[in-house]
Amino acid sequence: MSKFPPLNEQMDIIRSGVEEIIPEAELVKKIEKSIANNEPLKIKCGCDPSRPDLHIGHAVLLRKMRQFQDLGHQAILLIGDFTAMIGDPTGRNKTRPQLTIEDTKLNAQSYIDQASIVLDKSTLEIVYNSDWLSKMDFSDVIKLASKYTVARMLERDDFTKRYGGGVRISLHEFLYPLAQGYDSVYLNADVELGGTDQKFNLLVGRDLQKESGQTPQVVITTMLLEGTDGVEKMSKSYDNYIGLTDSPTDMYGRTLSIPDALIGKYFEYATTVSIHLLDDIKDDLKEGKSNPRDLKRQLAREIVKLYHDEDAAQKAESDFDALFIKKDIPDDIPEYALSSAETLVSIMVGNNLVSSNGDAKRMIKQGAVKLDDEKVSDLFFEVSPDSEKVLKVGKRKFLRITI
RNA sequence: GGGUCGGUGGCCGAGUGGUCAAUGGCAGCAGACUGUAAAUCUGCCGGCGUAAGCCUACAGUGGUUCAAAUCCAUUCCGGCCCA
Repeated sequence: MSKFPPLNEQMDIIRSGVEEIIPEAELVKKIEKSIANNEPLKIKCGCDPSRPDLHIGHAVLLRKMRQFQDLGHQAILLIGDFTAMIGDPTGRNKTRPQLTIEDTKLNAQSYIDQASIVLDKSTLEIVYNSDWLSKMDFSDVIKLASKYTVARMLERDDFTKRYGGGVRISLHEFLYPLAQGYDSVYLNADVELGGTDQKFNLLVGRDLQKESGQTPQVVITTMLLEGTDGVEKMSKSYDNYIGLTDSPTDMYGRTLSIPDALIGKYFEYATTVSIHLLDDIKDDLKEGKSNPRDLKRQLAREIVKLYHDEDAAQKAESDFDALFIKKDIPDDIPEYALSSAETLVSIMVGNNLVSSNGDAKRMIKQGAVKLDDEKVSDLFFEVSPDSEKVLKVGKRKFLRITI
């Protein structure tokens, strides 16, 4: 008797919410075999620990991984520490300093901690590609490089564009897909998960596995979730992300800021609402049955609930209402103990509410600074330590001045 | 190795001796408005200074000049073409 659910049941779950399964027929075969032999499939998912801030866009992938875990398969989280130490292959951040081994280790741990919010850590296998990649010598690398051609490398969208556009491509960037593909060979992966932007790299893994006489991995790609701006993909560098470790308040607020057009997509990919509820929501949106605001509030609650809990979601909503609809002061704001009279400008700079003296004065001139709800217009206003006051800079920055 | 074009503020990109802290766009911030941290409109958007002004900045260095992002030399980096 197999410990795995039947084929159809597995395929239904795996198919939901993914972009592509390449090729699906191979996956069916692998699952059939897994059931027959009572052996779990090895599901590989790589991560780049140079950017350890996970957001709900990553969670789409992680949740797919979790589904495999729940189906009884072996999830392998591959920490790309070796590649991270060398630098970023996309070349977008040319000047980014190379990470030290210590940084990478710390980041990796942080990544694992955050990923564990979604994944089942008890059965998760965690591997570091430095374990094998750092041991390869130059002849190993040559051997590996000989298995792929320049023309095929240039098929990668990113390379095509840069080559065509006259933007430099460093030679070592060609090694990245190879290294990643070699990881699959080393692990003898059955399936590799990745975002659609990883498709090329994942397919290289298949080719290299074939070369090595392995049954190639099945590639499963998931959609890249747009960020809260509705334009770019979600990413910390665009500051359009909802972080897995964000506070309930931030999660809620950031969710409310997404364009209405994204509501359905977020429900589908960023929450775990049931399929029939999802259909209802999509109908609502299409026919304009409910106010998008209400759906968005529901969405925000769902997301907070997923990473915190129901109470936190309710509280985030009421805090948000208080702050933006009633314009109250939130509960937990930073404090500053004032010991002697100090200029407002200096307090703002000292508490990082603004970036410089000039910035502080600019804020005052623009009428963005309020002390106890009274607009301050005097550039040299001095605060004396006589009573507790609340300083507000702009819409969202608060400081409680205590004595 | 040769030729050629280029390297400008967080990004893209104008500027080719003074009027340049440097047009414009994006991003960011603020104000108004809004169901919203969306959209839109307005303003701001290197640092210090109340200000006048000063300092730092147009890849690096050195030079020409009263004056350089702009001219010259040289170094470094990149694209393209040729070998």
